[in-house]
Amino acid sequence: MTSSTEASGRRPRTDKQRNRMHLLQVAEQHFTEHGVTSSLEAIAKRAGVGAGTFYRHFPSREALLAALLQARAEQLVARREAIRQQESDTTTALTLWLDALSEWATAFDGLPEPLRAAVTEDTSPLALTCQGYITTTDEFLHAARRDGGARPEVRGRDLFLGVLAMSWVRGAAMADEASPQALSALMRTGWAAPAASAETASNP
Amino acid sequence: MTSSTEASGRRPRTDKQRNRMHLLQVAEQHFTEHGVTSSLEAIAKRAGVGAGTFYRHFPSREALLAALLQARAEQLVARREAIRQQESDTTTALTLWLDALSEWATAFDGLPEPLRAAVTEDTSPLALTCQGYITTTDEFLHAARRDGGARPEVRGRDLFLGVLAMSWVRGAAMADEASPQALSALMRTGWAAPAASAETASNP
DNA sequence: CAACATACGGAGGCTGCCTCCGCTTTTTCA
DNA sequence: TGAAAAAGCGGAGGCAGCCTCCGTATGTTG
Repeated sequence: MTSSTEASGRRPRTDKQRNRMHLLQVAEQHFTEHGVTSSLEAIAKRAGVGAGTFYRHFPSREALLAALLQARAEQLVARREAIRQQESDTTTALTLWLDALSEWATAFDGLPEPLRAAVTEDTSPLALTCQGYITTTDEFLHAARRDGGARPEVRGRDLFLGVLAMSWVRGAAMADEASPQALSALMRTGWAAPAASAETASNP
Repeated sequence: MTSSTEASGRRPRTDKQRNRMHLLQVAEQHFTEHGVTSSLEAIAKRAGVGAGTFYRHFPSREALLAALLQARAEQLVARREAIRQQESDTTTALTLWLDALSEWATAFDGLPEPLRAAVTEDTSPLALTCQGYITTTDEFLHAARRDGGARPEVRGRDLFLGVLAMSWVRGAAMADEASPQALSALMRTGWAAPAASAETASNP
């Protein structure tokens, strides 16, 4: 990423790079402690830089988040590869990938919200990231579908949004230990009982 | 509701009641147009009252929302009764109730967020409302379960949160016509293919 | 129609977002 | 090495939104 967007022939100043690194570290810590909606000025202050400096590096909250998620992207890609190579059962692979996505989406408190926004607003710095993961989800999903492990009408985009939704709820369900797991299961199997044949419950 | 919380022997002043009514109408309109996160001062201004008056009537955004949802509560209760009396199939009844809940939760743009918060924060004026609907969901769910239409491990609370989650996503999926429906289906049947007949591919 | 209770208005304090521009630091190159 | 030029920094300040406080206006009561 270093000086990739800038077409200049000059290297970025060292203090600039240092500030950027430091800001990222501090932001990571701050978001971890107070969630992604916490004050950006507080982060700047905590990092010991002025507001101007902060905003020059990260013009928006989304830009900062995108930079923070960049680091985790590598982990997630690694996870994807690990699943692909180690898990031969495609349905299990899809499950593992969705779990990984879920963990990624809950890296910070309140993260699902900007992610959801990014799915539709292609102006967001997070948009590309999300799009990539939707594609990956679609790949896992297609594999599972070929093996009869996933319903044909479900789309990768819907699964991705579903994961975001469940991660979003998780923030509220904290008090209830069972809810997160219950909701994941809900998305996997739904609430309806498996009506093996269409011979629905006509009073046994 | 009129003067129910106040133990005073005096009737509320007429201008107070008038202001309250007017504020509710204006807020309804404003939230419909700009979502629940729009400026409260803007609503006060649009209603032609000072900020102080506004906050005296509705100390918080949640209080205002609770008051607005009060009106819709009657519709929702009516819907509940209608479903109970007209729908003999308990599984269909549950589906209809979840649809009604979903519609209720998307009355305004951004409504799912404060609703989710209310599910856990019992200090919120919306908490009681949510709790009531969770109970109702549980009743429909139990009925469906008795008739074999719902998985035994699913809880009403999870379904309620699931509906909120899907409604929340809907805000992002607007651009994609198919997503809302896809997500509702996802919660009903899950993404996994029915395992029982994994080998028998061709049928009905 | 007092006099009393009640409610109103909006100024003002506070926080957070973001921009702008004078000043400092770094880099370049003679 | 030591200017000049380029790049980056800081934080004051403008703006918007939340919410409170208290002097004033308006209903209500006898």
